[in-house]
Amino acid sequence: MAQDEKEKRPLHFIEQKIEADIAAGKHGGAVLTRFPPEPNGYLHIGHAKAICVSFGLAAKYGGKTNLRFDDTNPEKESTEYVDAIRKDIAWLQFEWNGGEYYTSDYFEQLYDFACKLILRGNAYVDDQSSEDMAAQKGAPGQPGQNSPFRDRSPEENLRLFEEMKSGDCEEGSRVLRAKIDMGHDNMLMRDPIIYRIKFVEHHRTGRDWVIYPMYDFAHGQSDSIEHITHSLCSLEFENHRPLYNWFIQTLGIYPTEQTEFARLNLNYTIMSKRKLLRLVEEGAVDGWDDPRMPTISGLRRRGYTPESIRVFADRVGVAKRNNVIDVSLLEWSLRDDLNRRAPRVMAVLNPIKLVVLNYPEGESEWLETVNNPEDESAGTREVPFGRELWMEADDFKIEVNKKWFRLAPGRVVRLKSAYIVEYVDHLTDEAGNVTEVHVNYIQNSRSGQDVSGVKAKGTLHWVSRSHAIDAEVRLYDRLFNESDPEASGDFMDALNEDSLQIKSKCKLEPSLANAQTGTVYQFTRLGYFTIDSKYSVPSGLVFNRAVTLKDGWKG
RNA sequence: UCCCCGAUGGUGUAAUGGUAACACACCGGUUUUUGGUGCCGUUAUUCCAGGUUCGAGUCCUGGUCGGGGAACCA
Repeated sequence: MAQDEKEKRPLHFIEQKIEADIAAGKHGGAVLTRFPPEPNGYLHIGHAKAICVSFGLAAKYGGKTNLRFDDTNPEKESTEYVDAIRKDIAWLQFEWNGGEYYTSDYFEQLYDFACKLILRGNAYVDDQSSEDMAAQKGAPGQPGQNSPFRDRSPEENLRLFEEMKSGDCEEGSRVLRAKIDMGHDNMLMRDPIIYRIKFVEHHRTGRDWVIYPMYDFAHGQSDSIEHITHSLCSLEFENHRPLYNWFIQTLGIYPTEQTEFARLNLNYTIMSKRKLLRLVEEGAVDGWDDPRMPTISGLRRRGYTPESIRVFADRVGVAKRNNVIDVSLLEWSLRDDLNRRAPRVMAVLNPIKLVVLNYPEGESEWLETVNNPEDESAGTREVPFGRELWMEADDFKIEVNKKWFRLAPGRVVRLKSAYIVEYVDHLTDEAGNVTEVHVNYIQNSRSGQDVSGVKAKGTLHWVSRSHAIDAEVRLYDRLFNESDPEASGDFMDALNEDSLQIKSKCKLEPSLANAQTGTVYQFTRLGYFTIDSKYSVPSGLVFNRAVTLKDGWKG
């Protein structure tokens, strides 16, 4: 069935291109894609889409995918990020079956490419300052000027480039530039810098190199070296494509091809590694994996499933138009997945005492309840019931109108999987807050064997007071108050001060003592929750709310 | 000022010259021992102007609007 749906679905523009390429026998019909993260930050939901596209397309067409770390700027990169990225991709259940590579693996080859360019008169060493070069670059609509070093001989350039490589030149004193056209309409074609000197230790090559290739000189050639057939990237690289092609053609190497598509944007969030880093560094969140972060690690800790993220990536589509996806689609993807799979349990987050006056003191009984009404195979379990229970403070109100289904003076409600109870009275503290509600239960209304004939409009969740276990529950709201956090200036000003609410004395049904990290539960009537992998310990359980249940009640 | 890309309901995505559809959101109804889920329904869409054509969201021309484009970042 899901298969049929896939068959029928129209092809997006990249699928159409791939199918045309295969039909034309291009690359012998092979499909090899790559995902090329720079290890300078954690992956976020936007990367998740890119991952789903590149890995998904290869899988769909019987091809493979390489994971390649684009590590040409040692100042910002580290193995911490490499490890986190590998973990996140694996968690999304994608396999880099084409292999794991690093652009730094190709430093030697890239250096040879550069020498080749020099020898052919297609590159030169420039001794100018970056200010001077910027001044000569011209502007959109106005051509630039040639560098005074542009016409050095290949021999001199090669000698100078070797000096750069051997560490004889100071940082910033020289660069290698491609010799293209200082009058080109595309600014990137105006003799772009392709190598710069950096006396910085690289996380993989150590101090072997003091010259490092720039992105444009590394990316396309790396694709070419690996024989990538379809190099997919985001729209921001459209302007780079002519350069990408220029290097490949000039060097006469494997003709890989770049295709751009629109990156994912989500409202009420920011999607830039640099800005997410700022949230981390300024302490606005509890690390890259804070459950409010749009990072893959944050979503994982929050309770998102890999399946829900993959479905989401599928739903947002692939096109060239800039987009802003509504976060509700992400939330829907999670609910849709979890509704079918999550075991139901009962938990009370804002507990008040509920006493069943006509239930025998000191007694209790275990009542059978289903684990998942959407999945019979999930089976049943027993929950303890007794005279003293915890109920949700929000489920009782003194003054109500006809739309109120829950407990109130004169009202009757069903306790989920247990009995129908009727209001008797309640206690309040000096401030007027309700502290305790008293009811009588209807004996022959027991769940599944109800012959009472009494009809209750509302159903409440509850937990037996003597069996309950305590836990901390963390409720999350959107990190930003603004749909576009950057619309009115600094996104830090748009932070939602109430994005984290910690409930410390929540009451859970006893089965949750064995809650497994990684399992997401539905707390009946409340939402989906999972053990916090960072702070939860057996003696002090901590749960995160992944997402609320959809609330159709407009009270 | 120049180059590149884009423009379809509130948000996304389809329709590949032939009845503008699907999802999310919204609103309403229904079922329900979760005010969840399910089911049914309502609202609402081709940027503008010309042209080609029997027929244009789709092709052509011009415009408008939006995004991207100057780093020894990727």
